[in-house]
Amino acid sequence: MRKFLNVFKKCPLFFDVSDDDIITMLGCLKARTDIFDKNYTILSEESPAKYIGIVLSGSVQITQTDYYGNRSILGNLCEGELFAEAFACMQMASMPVSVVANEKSNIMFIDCNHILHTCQNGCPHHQQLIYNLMKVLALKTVMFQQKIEVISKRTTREKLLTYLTTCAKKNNRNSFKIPFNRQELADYLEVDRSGLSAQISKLRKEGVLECRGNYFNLL
Amino acid sequence: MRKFLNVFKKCPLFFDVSDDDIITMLGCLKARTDIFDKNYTILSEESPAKYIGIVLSGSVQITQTDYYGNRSILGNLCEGELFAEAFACMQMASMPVSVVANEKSNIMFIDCNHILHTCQNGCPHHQQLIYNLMKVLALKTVMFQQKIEVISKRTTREKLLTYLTTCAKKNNRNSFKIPFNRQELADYLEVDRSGLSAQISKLRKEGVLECRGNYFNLL
DNA sequence: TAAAGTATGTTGAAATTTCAACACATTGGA
DNA sequence: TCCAATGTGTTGAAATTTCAACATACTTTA
Repeated sequence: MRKFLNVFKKCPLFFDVSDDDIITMLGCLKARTDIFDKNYTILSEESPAKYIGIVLSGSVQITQTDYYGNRSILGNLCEGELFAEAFACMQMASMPVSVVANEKSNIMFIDCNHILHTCQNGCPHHQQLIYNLMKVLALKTVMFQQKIEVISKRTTREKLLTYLTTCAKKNNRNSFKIPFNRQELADYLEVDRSGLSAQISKLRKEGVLECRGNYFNLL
Repeated sequence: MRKFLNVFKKCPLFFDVSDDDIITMLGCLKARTDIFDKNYTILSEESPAKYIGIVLSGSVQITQTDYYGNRSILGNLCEGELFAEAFACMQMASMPVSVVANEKSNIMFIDCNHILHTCQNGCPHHQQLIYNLMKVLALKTVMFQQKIEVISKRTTREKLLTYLTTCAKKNNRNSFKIPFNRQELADYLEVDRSGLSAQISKLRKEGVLECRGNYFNLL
């Protein structure tokens, strides 16, 4: 287990827990690991959600298949990232997504109940673990809320301005860098890239903002 | 405190906790209550998030003011509902929203840290409380995720079909009732009501679905 | 350095949405 | 019973988006 310590250290679930405590706790938590080959389905839609997954090596893809059989990719997770944590906390009877190995991957599973119900051994950092898991969920909730606020706007222009002013607020200043290139920004705003570019040009001409690359300045 | 027991019983934070245990715990948690007059700002944007709020009587509005000073209403909360729980769990330095009393309202505040770090008294149901809070956050995460999946579609038609097929999946059958009237459905999908009505008619003519009121049947 | 690849901006046509206005049905009082 | 209020469906015009295709700048690497 120790060989993955560097991964645990960047996993938000183990934030502020010492190396030794991590190892001890993984025992208490009855964590188990598994290796999956490329394209293997780690968790399938419809299966009950019980375990939180952690990517120890490799990477996985979150996918979803709709009513008509069209598969869409919801995201990619790399080393240290968690999956299924919300579904596991809810004890959902059937997962709404599948998790598939992108490449040969080591995955760790922890029964969510073992995290939520503190063990008999009185692990000193069990509370921290609960605290961390709560933070992960809370952060996700807040991020989703912000995204909904942005993409619920009707036009590309409004979406863009809502996003940019949120950034300005966060940075406490009118000029800032965004963490996206144009295509990524379009994907985040859920709009067409070329239309987005056009709107940025227009806002620039109108004197509403300045922009060079991913650096923006609201006027 | 006992006079609000009927409210606590429908509050998800106290699910599966007995009346007596609720009262005992509220002491341990150092919960405090306050009365706010209509239009009073209970929590203001920019103030640090520390407490989870519970509406004991009356109702509150979640609002947000953008860069240009436009205020928008994000939601209404009634008796038994929680607010600011995600922000408090994250210990956000400044709230991204305000909470305003819609009418004269009794509000209870609980320091989030008191929930997350179990007390010395060994309250038997403290674990249940943590578990419940986690479920609240997890449920919200999942609901937001589903909403994003729906409204990230580009056209009204796609949004509607994505929503309806999700409902069908949940109900395990092709016919079901939705919890919205047309205007509410349009608000949820973030589209124009009349355009939504037009799309429903079109899908009906194409033989894709049947519908009477809020009852739908996918063909 | 040249070539290939990637990121971005521009454009016009087609598709779609929004918006406003109105028709019709249903509901709940007065 | 009648009236007002509410919910829903329809329509056409204006605004906006998407889509495809291409131009231009910047990067990477052979």
